[in-house]
Formats: sequence, C-alpha cells, structure tokens
Amino acid sequence: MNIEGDIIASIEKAIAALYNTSDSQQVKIEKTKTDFVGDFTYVVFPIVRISRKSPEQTAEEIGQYLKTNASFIQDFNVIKGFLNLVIDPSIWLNYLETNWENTSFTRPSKNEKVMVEYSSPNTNKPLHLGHIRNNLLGYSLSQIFQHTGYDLIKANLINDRGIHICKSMLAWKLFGNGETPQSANLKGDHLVGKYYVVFETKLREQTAESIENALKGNFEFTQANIQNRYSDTLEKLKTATEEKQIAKLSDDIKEFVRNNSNLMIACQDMLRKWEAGDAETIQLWKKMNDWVYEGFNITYTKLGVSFDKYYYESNTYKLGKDLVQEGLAKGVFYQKPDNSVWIDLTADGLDEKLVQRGDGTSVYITQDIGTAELKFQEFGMNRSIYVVGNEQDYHFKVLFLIMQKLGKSYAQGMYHLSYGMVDLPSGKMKSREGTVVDADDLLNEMYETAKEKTIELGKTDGLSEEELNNLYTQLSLSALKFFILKVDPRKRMLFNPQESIDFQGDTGPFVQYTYARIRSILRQAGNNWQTAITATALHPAEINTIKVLYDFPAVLEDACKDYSPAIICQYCLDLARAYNRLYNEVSILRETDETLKNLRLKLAHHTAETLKFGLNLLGINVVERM
RNA sequence: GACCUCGUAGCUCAGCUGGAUAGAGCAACUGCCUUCUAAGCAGUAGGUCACAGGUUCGAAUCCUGUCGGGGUCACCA
Repeated sequence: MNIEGDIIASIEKAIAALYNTSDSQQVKIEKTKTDFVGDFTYVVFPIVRISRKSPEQTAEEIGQYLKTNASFIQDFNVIKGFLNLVIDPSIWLNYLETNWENTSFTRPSKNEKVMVEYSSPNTNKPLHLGHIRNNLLGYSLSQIFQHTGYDLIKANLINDRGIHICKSMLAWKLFGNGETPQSANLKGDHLVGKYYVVFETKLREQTAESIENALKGNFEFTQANIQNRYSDTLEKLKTATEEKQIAKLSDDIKEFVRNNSNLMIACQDMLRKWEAGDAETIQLWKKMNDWVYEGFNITYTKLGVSFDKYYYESNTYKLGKDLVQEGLAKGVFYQKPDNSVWIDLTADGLDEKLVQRGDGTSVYITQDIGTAELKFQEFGMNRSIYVVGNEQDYHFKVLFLIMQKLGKSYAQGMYHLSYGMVDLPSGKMKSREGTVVDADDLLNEMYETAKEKTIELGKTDGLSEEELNNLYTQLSLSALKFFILKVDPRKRMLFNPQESIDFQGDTGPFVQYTYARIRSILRQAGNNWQTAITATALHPAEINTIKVLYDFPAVLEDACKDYSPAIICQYCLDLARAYNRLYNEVSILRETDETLKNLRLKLAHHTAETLKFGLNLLGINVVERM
C-alpha cells in the first residue's frame, strides 16, 4: 500500500467535509521528526484561511476526523499548527510481511534510454584522485539509473589525439631508448605519463635561458606575427603594476618562447604528421596508446567500473567537422575572413565561440559536437548525461546550446553532471608541484590500511589467504568509495591522504559491518523462522527500522532525479544506524517468543538485502564476515 | 573586471521543492562485551547556519546587497 497517498487522500476528504470547500488543496505531509510522537505530520498553517479557525483548532478537528473516519489512523496529537499522526502499527507489520522476501529493488521499466558518459581520460598520463571521483560518480549514477528503470549505456570518451599526446610520443622517441612497460616494469599508463613529464622537464631545461632573456627583452622570434605579439606583451609588461597582470603577461612570454623551441616545433610537426596519416607516427601512436589502455584497464578493474561503449576522439572529430559544415549551411555558424568558423551566442548571454580553426582543424568543441551526434545515431537515447568536472560548466552550456541551434531533437536531453573538484589539505592538486594523488598508489595504500585495521581487530580466524585478500580489497574499496560518494557531487570536497580514510562511523565499512553481523545471525538461525505473522506488538526500534526500509523505493527515485549517489549513502547510514540500535536493544536469536524472534529475523533479513542493494548502487560489494 | 558557484559544531559532511527545539561522523569526555561480531550502542560537551537587509504566520532553506573561498572567461582539453 501507499501509506502517504492514503493519508493525503483522507486529509483531503477531512478538509472537504469539515470546511465545506470544493477547491482541492495541495496537501503535503512529511515524516514526523524523531523528537515528537507520530509517524507523519501535516502542517495546517496553509489551510487556516479555509478553516477560519486557529491552527491548533484546525489541526485538532482534522485529527479527530481522521481518527474516527480513517481506520489506519490510530491516534494523533497537536503541537501548535502541527498535526502529528500515529498510524496503526499493524500497517508496519503488514508492510514487513509482504516485503521481507524481496531481494531486488529494481523499479519497473520506464522505457527510456539513458547514456552516462564518464571517466573520459587523456591518454598522456595515469589516472589520479580527480578521475577517481569521476569514475565512482559515473559508475554509481549508471547503477542508480539502471535500477530506477532506465535502459542504460555506460560510455567512455577517450581523448586520444592532440598536442599533449604528441608530447609523450616525442619524448619517448628522443629519450626513451626503446623502453617498454615490460623492460621498465611499469604500468603502461605510468610509462607514458613518465615521458610526458620528461617532455616538460626537457622543455623547461632547454628554454630556461631563453625565457630569462625574453623577459628582459632580448629575444628574436623567426615568425613575424609572434615577434609582434611578443613586442606588444613586452610593452604592457613594462607598465604593468598589478601582480596578477604581471604574472599573466610573463606567462604569455614564456608561452611564446616555449612554442618557439625546437622541441615544441618538433611536437607540432608530429601532430601534423599524425593528422596526415604518416605511417611511422601512427604506429608509434598506436603502440603507446595500447600501453595506456592496458594500464587504464588494470585501474578500472581494480575500481570495479566498466563501460559498454568506448568512443575515441580520433574517430569523432571528423563527424564534428561535417556538422560544422551543416551549421554553416544552416546559418547557425559563420565564417571569418581567415576561414575560422564561429557561433555568436551573445544573444543567449554567452560569447562568440570558435568551433573550427582557420586551417580547418578541429578544436575541443568540434569533437564534442561530433561525439554527441554519433552517440545519438548509434543509440537514439532520450537522455545523455556527461559526468564532467565543474571547471567545464561554460563549455557544456555552449555545447548544449549549439546542438539546440543545430536543431538536434536530442539536445534537450543532454545534461552535464557538474561535480566539484577534489582538494587536498594543501589546496588544489597540481601536477607541476607534484601534489597529484595517483589512483593506483591510493588504491594500494588503502588496501594496506584495510589490512592493518583488520589484523588489529583479529576476527579473521579460519579465513583462507584468498578470502583475506578479498576482504581487504572490499573493505578498502568500500572505505574509499563511500568517502567520496557520500558528499553531494556538486560540491567540492576535501581529501586528506595523510589521515587516510576512517573505517568507523559514517563509512562504507560501517555499513558492511552491519550487513556482516546480520549474515552471521542468519547463518545461525536455521530455517524455521519464515512462517507468517498475523499480529504482534512492535518495539519502537522495530517500527523505526521498518519505516526506514519502507522509504527505500522513494529514496532511489530521489537519488535518480537528483543525480546523486550521496542520497543513497545517506540512506544506507540511516538504515544501518536504525538496525544497529535495534540490535543493541533487543535479542534476536535469544528471543523466547517465537513470533517476535521470527519477526526480527525477517526484519534483519530485509535490512541486509536492502543494504546490499544500496551498496551495490554505489559500486560497493558486501562481505559475509569481517 | 564580467559571469558561475560555495560559505552550517574545532574538523569532514547532512539538512536547502520554506515548517516544530538545525542533525550525523571524527576529535574530547562518560557509560555498555560471562548474551546473537564493540569496525557496534547509549550519553555529555560543542552552533549569532559568513554578515546585513527583504518576502512570509514561519527563513539555514527564497530574493537583494556586502565580505570571504573556488571556478570560467584560449585558434588548450
């Protein structure tokens, strides 16, 4: 039964009967706060205009009406304008009786297709903490959508082309001496990342002196246009007073010199060769990308995330260019004298935005336009969700607007789940300052911590080596995943690697522990407890736990609507807390009253299944013992 | 500078579609294992919900402004 719906209907009836009004009121009820007596609360302030009586009197009258006319309302109390309703406990018992055997909570199909794109790495460096948040959010969101009744496709768009990829390639070619992941005994993504760093280091070494000179005005560029921009910047720098401005101008000059260096010129040359399909360049590109994918796959597997479909920017940018032509033909885009293609979004409060370079090559957004179209051509989904950090808010505003203006029907289904950055105690992660927390390192450290804590507690007698390994793995992943998913995706969050992650309190292991304790009880309970219960009195802790269980379907829908795994985390904590209180206040296996014992076992069973399902939505596995 | 975002206990976070006395966890202190796993439970202490106005019967929640943190404003991705 739908308890809230029935109550609301009864209240509406009461208002109509008592105050002789025909206009239907927007009746809303909420759960009664724990400090007050009651299950549901109706706030009467909004209808005192209709009752023309004081809030207390109005609440009293409605309460009295419900008590006599609605069989499931057992009692009520009024505090100020708050009408607290106590429903017949048999309703809760009945709910448990009809639902306790459920092991799946997947909602009925909504017949809608949803794609979630997440992870979306660059192939020039290994994954870090920021990617972990992205991956965990994306995977969990996929689970949530799928179990809320959507047909779901998990997609990963790999950024496998561009100047940054060439940097690693060039550095490996020049300084790598043929090193391979095998010879270096290094994961492929880390090896490629190493050469990305090598490139930056060499570039810094080779340009340090020139930059010094250039800042003093002693530098000559071969290309006239850069020479001109350099002179301009130099002039501005001389008169600049503001610290920020000086830094910006100095950076610009630095950039001119770097771009003028032999290394960068060789790099750009390589990019041109790549775009021209030069066999040797393509071969190197494929080899190094394969190393990276091999490395990524190891990390993905460890994290427990997966994808149904991979997109590669090297494949989609061409379709993007076709769409640019389409947009030009439609008059959505326009061309400047240098042949570059733009869209004017000033009427929508945004800027003019470049969608294709003058030389005909694509920029970031060109690729995204192409990918959006390709996704829809292949899957025809109703909704397309992008799990991408909030630093790209503007980019996605522009992208969605462009797709709309191109007249793409699917544009309205595009959604950017914009999550906040992960900060360290020292502030933002910066690769230049070496403060990036590597994903593989972090997972390994978490494993060690989980192992230590578990050994400290010494409850693992009789577990095999393999079972122990699995236990440490699941505990460490649970701690990490829960820690990250617990906070609202949209907010920035702080991660302190030193203090590591707790295994006590509001944590994944706490929820797992609650599950494991229930499993322990059920293992000892035999199987003569599943008989039907028709009537019995309920302990407050039992009612409370059933109420939380009753909430789950609505919570799942909410989490989906809000794109928020955090709502599931919060729910798991609530349920675990409710059950743990019950566990502490009453006996289960030692209960002598058979009816009560059976009731509690059903309650425990249903709690365990709900926790397991909830954790799975977060990408966390349960353990049977811990 | 313009635009976007965030500001809740010492710390990390809930609560934000307006409702009662603002909640958890960590850290501190106090209890509870001869009884089902103490990675647990119960309790004490800790708050001008950044600040100032406004709307409302009612504001942490909505609006405006101020201050503070972060982000974006590339022919980078």
